[in-house]
Amino acid sequence: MARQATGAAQRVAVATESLRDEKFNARRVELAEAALETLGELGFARTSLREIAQNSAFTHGVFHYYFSDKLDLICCCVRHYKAKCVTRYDEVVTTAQSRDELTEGFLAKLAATLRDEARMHRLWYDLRSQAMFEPAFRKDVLEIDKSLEAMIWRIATRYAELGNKKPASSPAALYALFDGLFQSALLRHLANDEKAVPDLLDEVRRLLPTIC
Amino acid sequence: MARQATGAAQRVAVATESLRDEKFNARRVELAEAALETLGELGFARTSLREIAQNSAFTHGVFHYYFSDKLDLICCCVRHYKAKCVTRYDEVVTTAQSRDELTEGFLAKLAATLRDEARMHRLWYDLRSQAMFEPAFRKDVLEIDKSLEAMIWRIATRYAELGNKKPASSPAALYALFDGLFQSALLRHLANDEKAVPDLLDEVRRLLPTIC
DNA sequence: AAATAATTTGGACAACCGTCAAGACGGCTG
DNA sequence: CAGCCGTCTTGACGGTTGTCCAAATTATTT
Repeated sequence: MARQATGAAQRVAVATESLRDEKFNARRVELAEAALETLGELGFARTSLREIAQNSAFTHGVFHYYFSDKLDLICCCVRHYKAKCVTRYDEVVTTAQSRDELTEGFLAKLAATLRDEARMHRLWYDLRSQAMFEPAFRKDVLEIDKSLEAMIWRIATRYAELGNKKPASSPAALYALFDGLFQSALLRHLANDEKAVPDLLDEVRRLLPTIC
Repeated sequence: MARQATGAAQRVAVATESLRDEKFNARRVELAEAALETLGELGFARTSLREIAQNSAFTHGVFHYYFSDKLDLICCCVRHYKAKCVTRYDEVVTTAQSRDELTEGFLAKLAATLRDEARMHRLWYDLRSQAMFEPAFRKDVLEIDKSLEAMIWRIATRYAELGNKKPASSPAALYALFDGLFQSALLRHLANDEKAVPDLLDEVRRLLPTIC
């Protein structure tokens, strides 16, 4: 009976603790999202905790309460960014019924995200470069890279499937190609090159049939 | 006569001034090279002028004497890096007499630079990302990117030529592909992934014939 | 309602940053 | 030799950084 009682008490304790954890983590994500705003604007090198706090509804002390470290905060940001980013093309992939439909849906999303979320994308490239210097970033960055590779691969295999073919290259090469093109287009777009987006679309449109 | 005298004097003045300029610029390059050491070690975000000076034979004042600005210094570093980097494969391209020879020569250089000059390469990716935030970097970075694209294109056209073919894709796409592969391999290599280099070589070896 | 715990605040701290300027050094010219 | 000029050193400056902490506030439990 005593055992049962402590068992119940433990269960309650565990439940409240996990609830607390959940709330704690929700707050962390909230703060990370606010931090992403400033990080996307200034980049990793120029962003300080105080700047993040000033551009948000929080004080700089809160960030230190929820994150042990500046790196801890940014790692959380990266991880949260991943979750939103990786599913971008999934709807297009599952609903498209023809090669053309998939192509146009993919290109539309590609152009939209390049234009509208340029700041988030440049932050991703910034942090991926930082991972080459800062070991603390590497695990998360490599994981996200894998996820993005899988994302591109889903598009490619679906595209091939709709033409009764198979992709002609490896997932790694295909991701490298698209990532390289996107990175270059992003830089040009940020440098106010009007042709950056259309050039990217042309290139991808030409490339897709040759690869699958 | 007076005009001749002043003409001669001017010529001398111009000569000494250009000599001074040359010497001044040589010193700038010397300092930039020293700065590259620390930049390659720490990355842009964590590198300060004082740190650069401490890891070199110079005092931090000299850098301010030769460069108007921190950005000015780093721009000079980038430009100097470019000159050394762009000619890496030229010898292989001009001397190779067969596809195999070109392939092996290219792969050997690729593997060597990935291993031996990893710090310079990660700095390049760092600064290219910085260019997405800092307009002052953009001109130089875009210019270097163009040079690198041309470098890859020289390899591809020579490779195609040796097989009496023509490259099957655009210079931009080809550069994006190789750059993406190299960047990914670099990150894995820096994360102590033993298979990073051989995987890259395998991938490139497989890719070359399908592209040209 | 009282007490305990969790959260938030805002200021203090030392360390560091980029920049600058006053002066020292050494070679060259007049 | 005196004076100038380019080069370099050194230390100081205001401002910013990450971090920490004691107190205030809010939420939760007893």
